[in-house]
Amino acid sequence: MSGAGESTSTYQRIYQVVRRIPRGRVATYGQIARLAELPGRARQVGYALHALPANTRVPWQRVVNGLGKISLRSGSDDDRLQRILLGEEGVRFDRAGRIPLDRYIWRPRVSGK
DNA sequence: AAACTGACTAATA
DNA sequence: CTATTAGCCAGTT
Repeated sequence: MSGAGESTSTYQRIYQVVRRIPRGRVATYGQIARLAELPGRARQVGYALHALPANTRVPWQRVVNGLGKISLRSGSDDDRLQRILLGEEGVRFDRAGRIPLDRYIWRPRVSGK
């Protein structure tokens, strides 16, 4: 089986990281990219999530952009779904429709400082 | 194969 | 605060 040695695509690595986001927390695309050892490729993270099937177990809803906003097209079904799923996890949006990252951002081990 | 597109982000102005 | 520019790179056209 050597041939396609690259079966482990970038996507798989991204999904692996997203799966680690705990319930009630959110992470940004750039953060995921960094944790997946793909610094600067936040865009690919969004691309990977976009390719996920509807029945995936990957908690894609916990990934938002650096402003704490949903990156999906406003008013789209996916946008609404993401808000609902996050709301069920206890994540609240502020008046501007953003998630206060200072409060909900996921901090994987080793919080620096 | 070249041009487009897009679930991003940081830096400028 | 908004707008523009540039870097990124895989999937589509």
